[in-house]
Parts: sequence; structure tokens; C-alpha cells
Amino acid sequence: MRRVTIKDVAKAAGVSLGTASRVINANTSVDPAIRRKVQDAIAALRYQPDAVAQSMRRRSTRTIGAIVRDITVPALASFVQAAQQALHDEGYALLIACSGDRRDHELELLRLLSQRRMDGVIMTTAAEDDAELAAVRAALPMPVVMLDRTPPGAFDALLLDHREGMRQAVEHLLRLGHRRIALITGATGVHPARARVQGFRDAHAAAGVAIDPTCLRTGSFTDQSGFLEASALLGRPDPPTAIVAGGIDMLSGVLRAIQARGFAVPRDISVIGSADTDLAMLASPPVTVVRWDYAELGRAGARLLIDRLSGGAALPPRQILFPTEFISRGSCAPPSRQHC
Amino acid sequence: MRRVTIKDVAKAAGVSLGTASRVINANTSVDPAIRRKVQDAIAALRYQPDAVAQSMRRRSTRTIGAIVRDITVPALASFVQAAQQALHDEGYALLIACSGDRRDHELELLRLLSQRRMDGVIMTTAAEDDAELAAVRAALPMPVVMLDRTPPGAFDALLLDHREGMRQAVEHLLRLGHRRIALITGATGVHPARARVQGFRDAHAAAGVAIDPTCLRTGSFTDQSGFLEASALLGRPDPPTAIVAGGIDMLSGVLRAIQARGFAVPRDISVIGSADTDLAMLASPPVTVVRWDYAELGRAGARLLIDRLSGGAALPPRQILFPTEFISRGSCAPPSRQHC
DNA sequence: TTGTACGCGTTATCAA
DNA sequence: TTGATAACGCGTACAA
Repeated sequence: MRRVTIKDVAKAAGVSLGTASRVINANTSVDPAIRRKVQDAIAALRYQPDAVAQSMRRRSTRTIGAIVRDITVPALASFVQAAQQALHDEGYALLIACSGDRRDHELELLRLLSQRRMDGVIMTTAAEDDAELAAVRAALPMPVVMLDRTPPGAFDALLLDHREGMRQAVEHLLRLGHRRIALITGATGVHPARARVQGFRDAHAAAGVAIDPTCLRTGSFTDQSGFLEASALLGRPDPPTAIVAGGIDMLSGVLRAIQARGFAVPRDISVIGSADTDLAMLASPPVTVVRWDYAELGRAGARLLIDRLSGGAALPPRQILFPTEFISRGSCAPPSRQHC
Repeated sequence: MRRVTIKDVAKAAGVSLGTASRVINANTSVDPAIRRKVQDAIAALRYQPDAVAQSMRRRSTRTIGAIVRDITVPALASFVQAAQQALHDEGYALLIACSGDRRDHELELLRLLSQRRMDGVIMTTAAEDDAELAAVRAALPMPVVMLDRTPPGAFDALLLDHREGMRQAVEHLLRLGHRRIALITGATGVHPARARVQGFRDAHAAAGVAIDPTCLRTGSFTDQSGFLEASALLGRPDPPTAIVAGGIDMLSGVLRAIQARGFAVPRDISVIGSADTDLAMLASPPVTVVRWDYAELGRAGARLLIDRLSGGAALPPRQILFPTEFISRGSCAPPSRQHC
């Protein structure tokens, strides 16, 4: 029970293999009668071209590799799904891999994607300035689109304007009267954390308010880190009166910490999250957030890659900056007296 | 700037192509000194075998295709991620595709995975008894593992015991005194919906309570469907006193509907969800749920496929039934008088 | 133990 | 317009 190949089609249609290939790829002209015969044979035999052999010959797998931190984070999943759909429409498939934000995993995945001859890669990175990562990334023989990262080198990139988003968020809190605002975000080795810290500083500077450096917590973008940092902050004799969760999936950790300490939102503490989630919308009170559209990023990423793959190999790198949106909800209020 | 092939390695090491291949695949014995030379050449040239050519020659892509409904549903994402990790450990990659629960998309994806010569497929299906889907599925030349589906035919399958889970949930509500309990779930063309309806009936039968057929809503497994069905139920003159959301991502829709109607949980209405989510845990009050471990299913699915791919092609189909767990939280209470 | 040569299924080139 | 043929990069049977 062999698979049917183009040879079988040719034989069944009584033509040469080359002719069969020609009608399949429909590029050059072929006698209508013959074309018909070949098409009939294809239908009769239920012939499907072998994508592996095509990849071999065409030197293109029509497959894109994606490296994300954690696909169980809904925002990242919606990015991946949107990218997959857009790529699918162009005949590309998506190979997915999760790095868990670990550089060793990321290195291995990079090798994997290169070995499997992906036509392109769309990825984040755990550390923009890591020398080995940068070297491997730069040596990749296919176009790369960076997701919310700006490593050294010329890469296409999808960037979010976290700086402005954070500035707005902190400005909002300062206007409410907060003077001890904490920011919990990821390691500053990557754009989103750096940008948020900048925005945090921007807003304070504009208001002429000094930052308590111990209120600036940069660890990792995990839920758990959100929990630990928030717990530590709230356990102090002088807890902040507001916390901004500066990471996609950190809000739930922060809220758990608040709940565990018995603080009430927004009476005892104001909270702002990053990225809009079921949690932020349905918590009581609903949580004020800086949101953005990750699905749009996914589509744009697909676009960027497809452009490169269809003739645009030599285009200068394009970095697209996507705006964030500030959504005010019930989780922020003026600080209560006893915490001032 | 050509890619370096095994030929280059052979030349650099001063051996034949066959010998180079032998040391790479380390199957037969080769002179230690020569092996050394080849390995040095590999390192010097940074040679990486071409996975496409290997697939061609070995007739195996070491790639598994996954078809899920919607990867932005965190439970499904954690399934996919766990499967991907387990497969990765065995040298397999995962190609991901989302069907949106639409049969035409599913058909197309099935063709895609077959054309791309996946070594195996792990999938759900929008409709178990659809003739065309069943035919294409059965004609697939690679092993298939069904995720929470039992289509006709001999397939490996990962099945959840939704029936028992639902029975426990409804039993709980009946014990609290509820007599008008609504179940909102997906179309009964698939195992999870059918099993839940059975469990729903089981519990009622055991308690000798009649079911109001209009309280049994089987539509689709979407958040939106949860919202619409719940809205309709709550808008009646005789609304149910309890609603069970019988679908992974339906709870948020149900809660939104409840909130929109101004009902309070659990005073005006009791709620039980399916699958444990941030939402269920952090809502106020936290929502009672039937939960299970989707990551475990992902790992088991990988195991099933790998077993088949390593010699177990002729094994009888294995269907694994995974238990659910009933987690009682604050969203259920005895029905209040005015609704009785 | 090593080298040679074939074939995996395609596409593309070159004559006819 | 068509047919024969050479790659693509690799693994392996067979011969040496």
C-alpha cells in the first residue's frame, strides 16, 4: 500500500512525469486535452503532492517557526493563533515551540528551527543582550521577526508602546494622589520591562514626584513573581498605596497576594494590570489595565514575514510600534489616609 | 554562501560520504580515529543535518500535527503545550492548527497534515459522526489520537469522564435543594456534551427529580453561546435556580449574563463551571467547578503517539479515561424562596 | 571497516 | 508543447 506519487499520475494519464508536474504547478502551457487527462488521473488516484519532496526540491518548507515564552498565557496564545491563521491563508504552516523564557531552551529551539529549515521565524527572546543567543539568532539563515524585543542587530520587530502605556497608568495614579507607587515587572534585559520602567520614570518626573527605588521590582514576567513581589511589598511597614503589574500574566499573582494579606481593592490598595484578561474584567472590582491587541500583532508579524519571503529579502528592517490603550475601571482610588 | 552538507563534512574529514553518515547516525561501527576526524569536521564546519532531506530519506518527518478548536482557551493551550514538551523530549516537533470547531476548516487541516506527511496526529473533531470527516480521518496514513472524542472507528483516545463529573455537580445542587437546574453545553455530536447530558440525567434520575427539558441547552462550546443561553434562561418568568456551564470556556459568558441581569451569586442563582480557570478561582465568590488536568492529557497523548510510532503500530486502540474532580467553592447555595 | 551508488518524490532545465 | 534527466541532501544496501 504505497503512497501514490506523481509517477503514478503520469503513468495513469499516459504522459511523462514532467508533464504531470507541469499541470500540477500550472506554470507553463500544456495541451488542454492532456491537462484534462492528467487532472482526471489526479482525481481518480486521489493524488496529493508530497510536501516533503517539494520542500526538498524547492528549498522551502513553507513553514514558519514560532518561539514564545508560554502558550498557556492567553494573550500569547491569541498572538500565535492570529499569526497561524494569517500564515495559513498564505500557504504557510506554523511550528510552535515554548521556551519558558529560558535561554538554554531558546538556544536549542533556535537550532531546531534552523535544522528543520523553517522559511522564517517569529520569536521573543529571554534576553536581548545575551551574546550566545544573539550570535545564534544572527546566524539564522532565514528572516526573523522579533516579538516585543529589540535585540542588537537588524531585525524586523513588532513593538508595543509599553512606555507610553505605563506613563499613562502612573500618571493616572499620581493624579489620584498616590505617592508610593510600586511597579512589578520582568527583567530589564528585554524591551517591555525596560520600556515600562521608562514610562514609570517619565510619569514621576513629569509630576515632580520622587521614586522609592525599593518600589521598582524587576524580576520575571511570571504569575509567581507577581505574587512574591507583591507579597513582599505588602508585608512592609510602609506598603505602597498602588501596584502596577507590568507583565501579561502577573495580575493574578498580584491579586492573590493582596487577597492573602487581607487588603481590599481599591480601598487599601489600587491596582493596575497589563493586558486585558477575563480576570481583569471580571474581578471585583474590575481591574484598570493597559491593554493592547495581541491578535493584531500576530497578523502583522505574519505580514512582515510574508513580505520578506516574497521578494523583500533585502528590504531594510521594519520596526512597527503598536499603541496601548488605558482602560480605567474600579481598581483605582485615592489612597486612604492610614497608608499615606 | 551555500549551506554545509554532509558532503562537505566528508571532504573535510577526508572520508567518503557514507562514512560521514555513519558517524552521524552512530549505528554501525567505525574506526575511532576516523570517527574523531569526522566529528572534528562537523564541529569545524558547524554542520547540521538537513531535517528535510532526512525526512525524505527516512520517510518520517518526526513531526506531529495537532488540531484543536481554539488555542486561546487556556485549558487547550496547556494541553498543547504539555504535548509539545513531551514530544520535544522524544525528538518530535508539533505543528499546530486551529479549526475553530468548523468542519470545513477541519477537513482542510486534515488534508494539510496528510500532505505534509505528519508522523502522527492528535486532534479533536467538530462532529464525531460527520461522514466526510470520518472518511478523511480514517484514510489518514498515520496514527491518530483523538482528544475527548469517540468517533466511530478504532482510534486511540484521551477521554474525560465528564459524565461522572456532571453527575457529581448536579447531585451537589440537588442536595442543596435545587429543582430547576440548567445545563448549558455544546452540541451533542461530541463526547463531552453527550457525557455531560448523561451525567445530568443520571443525577436527576437518582434523586427522582424530573428534568425541565427547556433547561437543557446544547449549542456550542463558546463563551458567546454561554452568554446567550444564560441570558435567555435568566430572562424567563421561571428562571432556573442553578446553572451548570458545561464547557471549558463557557463560564465567563454565563457570569457575564448573570451580571447583566443583575442576579447575585449564589443568592439568586448558583453556578458551577467546567475546568478550573483564573476566572473561576478569582471571581467573587469563587466558582465551584468540575476540574481536570489538561496538561496530563497532553503528556498522555504524546505517549500514545510515541508508543505507536515506535513499534506499536499494530497495537489495539487504547482509550484512556481520565477522572474529573469536583471542587466546591462559594458559588452554590440553597435556592432562595422567591425562585422556588 | 569503508566506499560507491541508488533512490526517496519533486521541480526545472534542456533537447527534441 | 513534451519527454528525458539532473539535481536537492541524505541513509543504506552492497561490494570491496
